[in-house]
Order: sequence, then structure tokens, then C-alpha cells
Amino acid sequence: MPELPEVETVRRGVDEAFRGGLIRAAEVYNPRTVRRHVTGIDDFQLSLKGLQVTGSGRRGKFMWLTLAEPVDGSQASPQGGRALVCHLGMSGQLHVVTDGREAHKHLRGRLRFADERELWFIDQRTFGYWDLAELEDAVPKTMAHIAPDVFEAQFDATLAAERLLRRTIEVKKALLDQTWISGVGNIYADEALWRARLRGRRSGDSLSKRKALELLGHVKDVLTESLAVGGTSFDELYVDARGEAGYFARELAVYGRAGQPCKRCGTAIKREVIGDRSAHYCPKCQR
DNA sequence: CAGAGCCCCTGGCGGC
DNA sequence: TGCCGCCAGGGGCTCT
Repeated sequence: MPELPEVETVRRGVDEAFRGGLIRAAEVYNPRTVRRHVTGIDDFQLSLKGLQVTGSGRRGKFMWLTLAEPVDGSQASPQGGRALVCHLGMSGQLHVVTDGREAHKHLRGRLRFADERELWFIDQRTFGYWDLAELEDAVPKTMAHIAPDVFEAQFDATLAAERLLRRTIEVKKALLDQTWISGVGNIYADEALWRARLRGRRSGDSLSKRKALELLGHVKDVLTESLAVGGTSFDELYVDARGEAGYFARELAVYGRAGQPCKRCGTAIKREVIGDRSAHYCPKCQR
């Protein structure tokens, strides 16, 4: 479900609510939720108890809360220290809970804060997870294989374009590969390809460098525009940390619009399968 | 190293 | 009512 704009929207809401907050207890109800944490569920819960949230970060679709011991004058440096990494998977949500509501059916874990507020991790399909990681250069060590996203200073569009040009797989599939550019998922890959008038079936090495750069520009544009309106919500499976939907669904040109007219030329949008994921495109104006 | 194929889950929906 | 297959914003692991 959530791609970069949705994850960033959630991160902002969680940061605003819990920056500076003291974790009184951490509870995990489904062992799968901490499957990346090799020392187990009990260790995970104990490790978080008593820590303070000092801030948050994000790379692509991964977000994290930075943590420190709540001791005067010895706050962890923003470049080092520990973090609670959260990946939302296909159906994960983080909710700021202040009203003592009844537990949700898919509540997988929660942080109880000293002020009685709670952070809930709700995840129907359990592809999401929580993990603890050491930070290195302000990024969790466990994310060394995830490339910078288009909003990071380290992102080099020229380098990324050159890498895309060396790939023999379909461009659509390449956009979903988080190891050279992160944050793009199935929705925004289709949208960026439509904007660039490119068929997702084209192989990376069939593009000109100019076209590759243009595509990356469209990726950044569509992510920016979606973030500005809180992301894309189709149903209750994506809402922000306060339970609010995003408004980008109405701006989508191709994703989920099979059979409907192309917003540029009126031709019916088609759906195909690329790399076991659905892909939506205009058969006339995407080549 | 890039790429392909498989696995991991919980539902909603339409067809029979 | 059931059963069955398909579909859904994710990524990891293993083998070639």
C-alpha cells in the first residue's frame, strides 16, 4: 500500500505527536511483526522500555523513530544511536491514539507513552514490521541495501539514469527495485511512466539518457504532488497517523483506471501484468 | 552482480 | 451457503 508520499505523511504525523515522548512500555502481539529482530519479541519489548523518542527519519518507504536514554545532557548524536525502524508493508498503519479506544482487530504492536498516549501499529496482512537498528550516518545500518530516494541530498539523478540504462529488465520493474532508487511503488511507477509517455514494458537499456532523466524528473514530480495532498487513499487501508485519508487518488492518470479514457488522448487505459504486478498504461500515447 | 522465481499474509470480490 | 480463483500501495531469500 504505502509508497513514499504515504509513508512521509505518516512519519510527519508520528513525529509531531511523539517527538520528545517517553516510552513507558512496548507491546508486540504478533511475532511476525518483529521477525527481523533476531533476539526475539521479549528482547524487543524490553529494549524500548524507558527510551525517549528524539526525532524521526525516512528513506524511501522505510521510516524510523530515533531513540535515546532520557538522561540530561547525554542525548545521542543525530548521526548515531538507535532507531525503531518501521516498514508499513502493504497494509500497515501507525495511529496516534489518545482516547482509550478498543483494540483494533489487526493491532500488531503498540508503544505506551508516559503521558498515557499510545502509538498503534495496525497491519492486516503483516507484511510490515518493526525492528531496532543502530544508526550510521543518520540511517539504520539494516537499510544499507536501500538506495536514497529522490528527495535526499545523496540522490544523484545522473548516476541513477546511467544505472537504469544498464538494466535489461522492464522499466516498470526497475522502478520498483529499491536498490537504485527508493520510494517508488506500483502506483507512482505507473503514473511516472504515463507522464513520461513510456511503456513500462520497455527495457531499461532501450531508453536514451535524456528519456531516463526525464522519467526520473516525473517520478520526483508525482511524489511531490501526492505528498502535498497527503498521499493516495483508495479505502481504509491507507490513512495517516490521525486517521485521515489522502486526496491524490483523484489525480491519478492511469493507476486503477483500466477501461477509462486517457486524460491526454481519450484512448481506453489498459491493464497488463509486469513482474507479477498490475501495470496500467495508455496504449496510444505511451511508447 | 543482475535477474528470475519463489515465499511470506489477510481479506474482499465475483463466478459457479 | 460454500468453494475457488483472482486481486491488493510491500520486500526478502535463494539460486543461476
